[in-house]
Amino acid sequence: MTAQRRVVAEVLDGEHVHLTADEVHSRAVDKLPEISRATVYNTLGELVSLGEVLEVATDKRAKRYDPNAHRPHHHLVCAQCGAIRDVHPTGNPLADLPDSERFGFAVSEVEVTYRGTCPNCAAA
Amino acid sequence: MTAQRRVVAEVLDGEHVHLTADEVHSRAVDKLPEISRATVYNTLGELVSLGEVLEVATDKRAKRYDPNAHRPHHHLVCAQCGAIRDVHPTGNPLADLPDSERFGFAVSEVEVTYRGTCPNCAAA
DNA sequence: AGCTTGATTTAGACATTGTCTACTCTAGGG
DNA sequence: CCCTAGAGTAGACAATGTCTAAATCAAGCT
Repeated sequence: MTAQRRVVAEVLDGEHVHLTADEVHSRAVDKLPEISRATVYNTLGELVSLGEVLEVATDKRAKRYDPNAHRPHHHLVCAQCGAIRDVHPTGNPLADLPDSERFGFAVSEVEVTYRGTCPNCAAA
Repeated sequence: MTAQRRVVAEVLDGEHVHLTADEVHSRAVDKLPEISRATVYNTLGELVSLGEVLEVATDKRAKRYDPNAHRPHHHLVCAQCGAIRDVHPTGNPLADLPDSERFGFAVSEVEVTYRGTCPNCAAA
């Protein structure tokens, strides 16, 4: 555990939002000016492998990193401004996929993304 | 409807798979060598606006284009090789999101992505 | 303390994907 | 035949992510 990794972890802990790698980097630089982009990417990659952080691929260009990896949840995305909220739907989508629709895959995860318009964008 | 647009439409129709923009471009070039990348992107964008084609954001870097836009469906992705299959789960995930979890959003769509290992990768 | 070894970090080049701009081409109206 | 508007083109540019070579650091050994 080096200073750089601690800073990346702190950035993600402090804000429990959904940051892009670049945003993580900017905030890390505020705390440790000499940290490099490559290190941020490396560290994020390690955190993902360790299961501490989730990669979220909404349809935006950049992946986002979600530190709330231990509590399973899904996402609600504003189609206009890209705002993301964590949501906890009822039901178990894994159970909704019959064997006949699995094509021999060993299915291990489901990711559900709801899309819509957030109150802010609806008002504007 | 120009020659270029017809070619893009043909590429997507012929293969009802999930191509990246670059793959669409390569195949379009086979049929019409002078077609440019920009035109492919423009045409794909128009098809998406028209609702003829869906953009699919699995976690891979590139967006994929799914011509099967009229029959609602979701996707099953191999975490190793990236293979994609269309699937039709039972149940309605929209109904599984209670009002208390909508944060004032007007929710209009759900996208469900199952992840796992395909038979090919499991064998290897 | 000084050395060695290996992992970590860095800077920057590179790759991929997508967007934008300025120019060219073509078809149709006058 | 010329003009115009839209479509297409080439290539520059931008954003995101990956890789490499060199510098740095930490830890153990003598």
